Amino acid sequence: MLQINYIRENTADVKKRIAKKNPKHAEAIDEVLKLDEETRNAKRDLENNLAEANQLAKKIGDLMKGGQKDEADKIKARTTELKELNKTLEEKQKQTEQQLFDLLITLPNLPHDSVPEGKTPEENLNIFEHGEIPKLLEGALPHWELAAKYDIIDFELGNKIAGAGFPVYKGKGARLQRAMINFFLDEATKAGYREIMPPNVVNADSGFGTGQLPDKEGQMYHIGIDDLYLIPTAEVPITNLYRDVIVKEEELPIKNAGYTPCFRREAGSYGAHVRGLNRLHQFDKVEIVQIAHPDHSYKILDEMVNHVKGLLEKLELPYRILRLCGGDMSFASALTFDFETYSAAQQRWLEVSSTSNFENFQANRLKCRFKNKDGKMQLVHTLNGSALALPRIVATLLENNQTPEGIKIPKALVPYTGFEIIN
RNA sequence: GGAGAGGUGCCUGAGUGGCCGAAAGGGACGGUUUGCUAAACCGUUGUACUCGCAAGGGUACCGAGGGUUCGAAUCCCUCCCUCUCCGCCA
Repeated sequence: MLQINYIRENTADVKKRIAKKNPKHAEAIDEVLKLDEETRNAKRDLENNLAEANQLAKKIGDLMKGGQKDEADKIKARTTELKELNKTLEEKQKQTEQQLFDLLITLPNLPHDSVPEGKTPEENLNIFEHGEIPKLLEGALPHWELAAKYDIIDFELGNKIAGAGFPVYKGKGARLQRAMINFFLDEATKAGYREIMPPNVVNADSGFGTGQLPDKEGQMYHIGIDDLYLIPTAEVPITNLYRDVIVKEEELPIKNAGYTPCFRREAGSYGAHVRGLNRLHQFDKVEIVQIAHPDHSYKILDEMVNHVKGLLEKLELPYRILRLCGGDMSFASALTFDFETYSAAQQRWLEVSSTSNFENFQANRLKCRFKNKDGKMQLVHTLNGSALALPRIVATLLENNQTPEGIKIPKALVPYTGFEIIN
């Protein structure tokens, strides 16, 4: 959530920057300022009256003690009057404040200056490429056919048990999942992250804290009977560990990582783009999350990007990094780098990681702060990145590493899988 | 699912309807002193909003929301959460 003070003091700049995400938001800024003005006026009136009422109440107390009951009763008349007045003022104040809040939470984070202009994924900036695009043999198969051929991932069985988008991993397919999760977690540990195993469901407060609610309400599975949400990413529970927390400045940065299954409804998805592992309702992911000092968050973002690079290079997959344009960025992000691997049989780039700096946008919702050197409370910056999401890595790996003998497992993973080839 | 207890500041914990933003202890921070891995003593130690150049005011907050009252942490109602016991169970 954007800070109202910041909007007030940097109106022109805010309008310009927010328009990069979507021009329609710039208009809302005027409305925000108008509501802010109204709210503060209403609050001032109310507070003046409350101050008077408080004083009178105190006076009445003193008079009563002194036995001057008649005097006290005279003043009481005025307090009764004030009370009536305050009821209306309070209502008005609450109402405008609520309107302001409701509008404020619909506004996305301001993009960083380095975010390119653009509305669609095609306008993302390709900033880095690594690895050779493999030349596959004649008759190379897409991963969903390989999955069937070697009987390692069963989409039909998933359909029967749960529905489309819930695959069943079998034998070496299941083992590969477990291997990758362990590999990613070990790498995160080596990079100084503390391993977290959080709940896989969260309450609405947590969903709000990281910005999924109310923005992505329809994208999360909701358990109505207990009013809980299945997590769409470990980012939600792990970042929310720090909701309503005042951290120590010297503890920053705080580095946590965790593996969880992720659940997404993906309402509205369809077609060839969602075949096989390309888009699932449930998938596995290791997420890295940092709570950072505002002065260092962009350096930390680089560090996280490098961590993800390292993973992809150890897996020997061709990848590229995109700097997302304003229109393709997520609601809460100030700067996002997407990682895509090239899946050779599909001849497509697949997004496997999204690594972002949220600056203080989440922190403002979470109320996660630290006391700075001047003794003032200051919001932290939050960052997170997929390191990594499994399904598309598996898709790329199956397709790119297929040989007539079977599918070769990258060296770095062999100690985890216990086998070198799927055949 | 059944029964009970409770939610107060960084923590523990007290609190008679006005003198309570809140005792006391602990912790943390600053200082004095004696000095060896420490003790004693003194002091400081809420957040948000708001008015003001500032000094300094004001308002709100004792789980949340209502109510009673001139006045509520304190009384009443509703809800939420946590804990304990029983049941069920990995």
